[in-house]
Amino acid sequence: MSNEGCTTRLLCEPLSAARAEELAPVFKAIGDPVRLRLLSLIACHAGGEACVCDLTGAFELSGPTISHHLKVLREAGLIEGSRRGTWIYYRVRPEALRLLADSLAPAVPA
Amino acid sequence: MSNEGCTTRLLCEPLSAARAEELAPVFKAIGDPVRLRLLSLIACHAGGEACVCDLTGAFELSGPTISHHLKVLREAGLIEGSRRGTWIYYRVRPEALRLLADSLAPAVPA
DNA sequence: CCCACGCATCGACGTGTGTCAAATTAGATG
DNA sequence: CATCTAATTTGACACACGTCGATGCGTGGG
Repeated sequence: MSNEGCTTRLLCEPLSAARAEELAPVFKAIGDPVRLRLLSLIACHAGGEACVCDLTGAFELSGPTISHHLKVLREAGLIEGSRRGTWIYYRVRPEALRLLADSLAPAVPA
Repeated sequence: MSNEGCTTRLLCEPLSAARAEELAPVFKAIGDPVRLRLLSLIACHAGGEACVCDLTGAFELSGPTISHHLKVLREAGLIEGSRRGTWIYYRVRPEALRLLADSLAPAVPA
């Protein structure tokens, strides 16, 4: 069982082309300063969620641009949003973040 | 001391713009399937290092393209290379990888 | 019913990125 | 020095990406 979970661990065994194809886009999604901050802002916001109006103020960027970055994060599976009344609240998907952290974790699961 | 190391932890406190600007490029570097596999191949190769000729065979890509991706990884601080005779050997810089993993780690350092 | 507001989508623009072939550098070997 | 091999650099190309203004869509309030 020592190899359990190795297939997604970068340092454990060589990443297959297929794994790389699914993992890379997620890293790519957080490979932008604005999206990295968005993710952090959402994660750290009170209640674990933030509406778009809470986020746009933190950047000197237009609304459409923020919306675009949120879409990229959403399509990468890193966040999810739900509408409540006029506002749309986003929260982090912890599994996705954990998958990333695990893939970078040092070898030898246990 | 409970906040020690928080400034680079995504889930601990909101990432400053400055931190995001230095962290994002590194994630961006591994946000490509080829580079992700290259990093993994180097890390998992016998002796912890691999020469370029060990790597090119794993892809259906031209030499210059592999060389380009290695340069991106190198400039992101993720790998370093040294020449020994005709060959150039690359190895992973563990501190860089640990910095990434830490930034994704769950909140509360200790 | 209509308007105001929050947010997303669309279309366009300049810039960045992945890829290759061709040319170049650096070391080894004759 | 000539030459072969390993790897990088350069130049070119198509395509993807970040950004914005204009437009569209839901929702709640007069």
